[in-house]
Amino acid sequence: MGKRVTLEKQAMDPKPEFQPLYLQIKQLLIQRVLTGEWRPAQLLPSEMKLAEEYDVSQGTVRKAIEEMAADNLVVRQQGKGTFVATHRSSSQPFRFIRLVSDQSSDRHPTTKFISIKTGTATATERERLALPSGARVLRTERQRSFGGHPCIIERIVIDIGGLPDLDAILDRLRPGSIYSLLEQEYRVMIVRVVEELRAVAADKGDAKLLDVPVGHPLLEIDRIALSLDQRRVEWRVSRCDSRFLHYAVEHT
Amino acid sequence: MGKRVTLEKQAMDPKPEFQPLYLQIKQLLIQRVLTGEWRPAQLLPSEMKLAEEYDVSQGTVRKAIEEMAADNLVVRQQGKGTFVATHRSSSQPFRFIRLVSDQSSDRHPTTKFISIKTGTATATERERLALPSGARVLRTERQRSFGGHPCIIERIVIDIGGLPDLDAILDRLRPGSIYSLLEQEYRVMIVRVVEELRAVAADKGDAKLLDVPVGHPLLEIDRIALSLDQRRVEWRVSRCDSRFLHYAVEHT
DNA sequence: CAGTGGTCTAGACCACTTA
DNA sequence: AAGTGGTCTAGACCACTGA
Repeated sequence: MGKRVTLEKQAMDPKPEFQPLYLQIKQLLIQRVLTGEWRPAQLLPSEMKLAEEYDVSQGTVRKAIEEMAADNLVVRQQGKGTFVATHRSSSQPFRFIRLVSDQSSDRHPTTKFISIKTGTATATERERLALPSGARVLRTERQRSFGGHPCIIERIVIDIGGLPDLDAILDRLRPGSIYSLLEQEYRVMIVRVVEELRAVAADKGDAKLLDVPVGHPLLEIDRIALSLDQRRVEWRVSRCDSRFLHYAVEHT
Repeated sequence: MGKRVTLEKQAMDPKPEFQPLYLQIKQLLIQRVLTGEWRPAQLLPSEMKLAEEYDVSQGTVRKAIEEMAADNLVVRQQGKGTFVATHRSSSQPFRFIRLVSDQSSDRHPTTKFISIKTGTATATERERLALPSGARVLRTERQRSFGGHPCIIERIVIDIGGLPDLDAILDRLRPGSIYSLLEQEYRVMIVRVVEELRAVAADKGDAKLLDVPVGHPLLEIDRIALSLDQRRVEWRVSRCDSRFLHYAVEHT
């Protein structure tokens, strides 16, 4: 107890940048997730304990944690406690999965790996992932199918600058588990993805892998995935034969 | 004062469906928007006044209003008050606009109306808008351009069941203003849109209007717009030549 | 200056989980 | 029964707006 962090409270400089106490607390709590003190799925101290520790009221801690919950950073469960969010089984298990089959029967696509290898980032890759020249990346290509019908090709590039033990990565890549793997093995939490969608014509490679004629309209999804510390971790381009699937969004 | 609505507070039935006070207040406040007592852009009574009126504490009213603000239903402004949200100039002015030009220079597309007419809903339209047979709809087709280059065709169907004064609608339809018009003239607030995206091949009609060859890949956006009372108000299908524009989304 | 929403506190009690 | 998050209250003070 008595960590006695120097909080501004409502004193000090009168104007410059007013930062409410609860936001300061929130930042401190996020730090403890970033440093790995609290890992995904781990139980946080109770509101009361945190309030004592930071010498603020329970209500202030509550507001900080409520914002973190709204950011999908923690999950609160009445009677149990507050847990650091995990990519799977968080609030919405399909948070970053927007491609769904037109038949609601087959929920999840199957995945077949076409290639996995590491290399030096190209100019384009460096630009998309904000990497320095000479950076190493992992590239993988996957073919995904709904109901046995191949309909998605994914080309994924991952910044492996900070990730050691590549053999483990290559060995453990499993369908749909990339974000979970990053989270569990490397403590990299993906909290945000930015996507751009376009319609493009299938080239020869697409045509072969998706069993469509060259020129067939494909839905292209260009995604950048960002980690909790705002690093661009993954660049993924998916090309989809959207005759039997679609990309679903809801805006409020 | 003293409206004395019968709130459950924490009494009555012990279990059935526990509904916190602030959620009951929220529903009552939403009702007052739905009935038109509080219209878009209008100033709500202060938290203190509402607290007196419903005989609860200010904190409870605050929590109700905070949720409404999170739902984009009202906008709060420190020092000024709480206002019913309007479609334009609410929190994010481009809430439902996801199509952006690749050149960040030209922000907004220009719009050219191709046709506007009313008619009886087809089977498909009835299905998409959940309408009874014989329902009347307004159909309009628009061509939108970025930088003088036509790149979007929109086919819009609007349920005009509850909307009188059709001449006014036909007369006042202006680019990008449909949701504002519905809000200002008919008190229909669009609060949510559900979209499905696919890639399709341009047919002859598309090809002519977009100046592309038949078979050219187009991004198709199929949208249903829902009003505050959950009615399906609009069905819109947009077909886009996405060579110079894209659909941008961000998921958190 | 008064009035608004925004923050912070302290304390009481409720709903839920676990042991 | 103890411990957690969830609700509700009451009161104080802060930041911002507009007359």
